[in-house]
Amino acid sequence: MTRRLTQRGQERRRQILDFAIARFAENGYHPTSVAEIVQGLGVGKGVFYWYFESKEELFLEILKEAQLDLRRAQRAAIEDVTDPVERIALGMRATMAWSASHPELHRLVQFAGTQEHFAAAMRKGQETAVRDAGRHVRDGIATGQIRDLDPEMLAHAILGMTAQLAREFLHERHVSHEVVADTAVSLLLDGLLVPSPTRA
Amino acid sequence: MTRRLTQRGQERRRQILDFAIARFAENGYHPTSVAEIVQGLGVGKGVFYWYFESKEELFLEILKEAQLDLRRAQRAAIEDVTDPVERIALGMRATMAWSASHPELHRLVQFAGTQEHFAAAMRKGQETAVRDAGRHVRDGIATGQIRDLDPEMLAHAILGMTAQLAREFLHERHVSHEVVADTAVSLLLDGLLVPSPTRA
Amino acid sequence: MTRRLTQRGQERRRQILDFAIARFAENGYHPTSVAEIVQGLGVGKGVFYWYFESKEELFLEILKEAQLDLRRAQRAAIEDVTDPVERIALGMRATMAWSASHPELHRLVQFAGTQEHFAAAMRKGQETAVRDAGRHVRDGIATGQIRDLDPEMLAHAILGMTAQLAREFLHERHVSHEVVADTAVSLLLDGLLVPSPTRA
Amino acid sequence: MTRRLTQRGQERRRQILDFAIARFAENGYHPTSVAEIVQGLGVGKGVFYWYFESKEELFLEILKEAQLDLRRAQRAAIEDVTDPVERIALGMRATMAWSASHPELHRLVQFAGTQEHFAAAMRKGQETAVRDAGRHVRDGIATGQIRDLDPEMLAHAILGMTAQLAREFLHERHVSHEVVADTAVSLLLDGLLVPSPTRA
DNA sequence: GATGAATGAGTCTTCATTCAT
DNA sequence: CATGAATGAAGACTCATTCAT
Repeated sequence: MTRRLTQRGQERRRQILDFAIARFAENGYHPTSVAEIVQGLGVGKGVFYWYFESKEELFLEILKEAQLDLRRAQRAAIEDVTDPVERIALGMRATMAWSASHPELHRLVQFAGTQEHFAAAMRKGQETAVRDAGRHVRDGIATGQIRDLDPEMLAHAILGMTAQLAREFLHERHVSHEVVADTAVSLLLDGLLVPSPTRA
Repeated sequence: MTRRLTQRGQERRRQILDFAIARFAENGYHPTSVAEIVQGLGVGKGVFYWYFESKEELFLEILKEAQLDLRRAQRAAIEDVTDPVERIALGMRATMAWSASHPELHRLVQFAGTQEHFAAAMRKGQETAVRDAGRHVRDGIATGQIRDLDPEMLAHAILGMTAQLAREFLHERHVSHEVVADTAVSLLLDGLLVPSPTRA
Repeated sequence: MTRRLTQRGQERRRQILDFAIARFAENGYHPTSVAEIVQGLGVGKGVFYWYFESKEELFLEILKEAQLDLRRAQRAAIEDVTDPVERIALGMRATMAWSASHPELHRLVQFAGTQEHFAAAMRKGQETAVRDAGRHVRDGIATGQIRDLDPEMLAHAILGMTAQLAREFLHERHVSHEVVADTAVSLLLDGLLVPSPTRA
Repeated sequence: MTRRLTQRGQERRRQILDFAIARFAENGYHPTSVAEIVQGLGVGKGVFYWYFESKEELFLEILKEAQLDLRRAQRAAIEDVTDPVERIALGMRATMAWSASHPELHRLVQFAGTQEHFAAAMRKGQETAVRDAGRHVRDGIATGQIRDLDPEMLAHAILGMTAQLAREFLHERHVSHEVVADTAVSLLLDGLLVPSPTRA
């Protein structure tokens, strides 16, 4: 593949990508057929296979793009900040914001995560995300701001909580992402409990 | 359906259920064919349809059973305890333990959650789980032990974090569920941050 | 087959026959499954195959019985009459009456007539019916009462018209069989046209 | 459906239609499988579903086409004639001629008439036929040529007799359609009986 | 006589992919 | 670049029939 595409070609490719994202997110990857996609676009089957080697490649492409785009958003959010705790908070907020504006991609990534078959494709992106978060955690531990727990476990906890809240409150209940992020950050940083003098 | 089954019939049914759980978890729901299941069991195709109306019904049955079983485990874990915070912690530990001993079911439930098509079937179980957790949170707020944040959001946060840590550390890295639970509970209750005198 | 049956066995057999007639007539022969029949009767599959060798044999049995029964009704209707024209009229009336009280059988016979596969089974009954009618026609021609046209063709015309009117007016519109028979007989005997002096 | 078809596509579609008509007529609708059709045509199974949504849709298409074609033949036959009795006679002759040249379609229409399942599809065509015939009957009654019996019943009688004679003499015994039509028309118009002076 | 269980060939249909034009 | 057509393996499901108990 990796065809050189004309301007128009690139637009076509994008069209397919976008339509497929919508269908995959709504119906699921397997239940959505290539026929459905090209029909929805009003083009022949040939078009699809001109731009993508297979249905799977298309999906993988979507996944890669999504992970990349999210990461871009996260990096942009924290680039001017050095405090590790701030970075974690900003990362979470950026994730929430991105997730709010890309509900379909959020869903597709979640789905891919449950399928052994797409695990390999997800791995790299996931690891990057964990590494990013893990780094900040470690930095925070080093500066004494963050409790000395397993950094990787903490990184996963951050990611998992964020994703779950995004799915439920952003996509199911349409709560504003700022509000959800506020609670998530607050909970994550300070925990469930009311700080008691004796415990401190 | 709802056939009257003999002893032998009930065993067969269980066999199918168990084998299907394994295949669905490993290969995914859609990629696993009914043919594959009956072949793996060494029986004729008709057997499958003697016990289940369709592949989908079988899957729904699995889901229902899983949610029920998890809930049973959670209730058993907290029945002798009244302190809400303790209950939350015990519930998380029970979830981790259950998840550790039913990795396939954990995965299938996660998958179903990403598919619009199975949403309805999941809803009830999910809501029950959230309601259970939410109740404890509210109780904790009432007793002044838990911070006054949106109880439902907190409930989802607990669930999401637990599920994510279970998936990653229990199933991918085979860390003992007690260890994972310890960190999860600690993080959830007290947060990421080191309590500072000024903050308290 | 041809099993010796106990009293109870005969009742069972009848039950199956009657239920099958109803299902075949409503749904069609092919779309009705043996499972549907035994289920509707609340018995096991074994019962069916105890009384009938196959689904086809059952259907053939129904057909044979129906043709026999209709013929019996026709013979009874004309036994005291010798005039051939009278006999034709009475035969038609008997057919209408029988058809009115056995709508399902009427339908099944019609269906079997369109299927090459059941042609052989129908043939004998059909031929008997045609022979009966043909005989009366020939007698009528001999006595000078009936016009000298091809007797066999006339016989078929009588049968076809009767069957069509039975289906449409008896079964679809629920007109009384006496009324339909009156018109049919009158039309058949005297034709569509108003007799004109010049034509006679 | 309703695909845009190329010249070649239209030919394929016709091929399938024609082959299916032959198989359905010989073997029956249900016993004829889609596999049998595509195999007989030497094409892949997908071809069938490229042109038809389902086996049923194909059959319905055949039925519709047949009814339309017969009606066209009838209208063409009577277009230059105004006398209602003439029209009835010509309509019967046209039906016989059409039936003689489309024996398979005749059989399929007969079959469909016996199946509740296809009743809806047949209804419209049947009603049209009855309405056409009924109109001529009514006209004939108005002009005093036709006896004053229930017009609709007469219409059905005409249709039923014609169909039955067509099936038996055209298709089973291969009598020429002109001869059969002669007898049918004569019988229908003047009846079975020799006109007697006393009756007139 | 009767039941639940099992068989497995066969049914309709789908779908990713290829290809001639 | 793009289309309509074609492929055929594979999928879910059905069903007449048989059989152990």
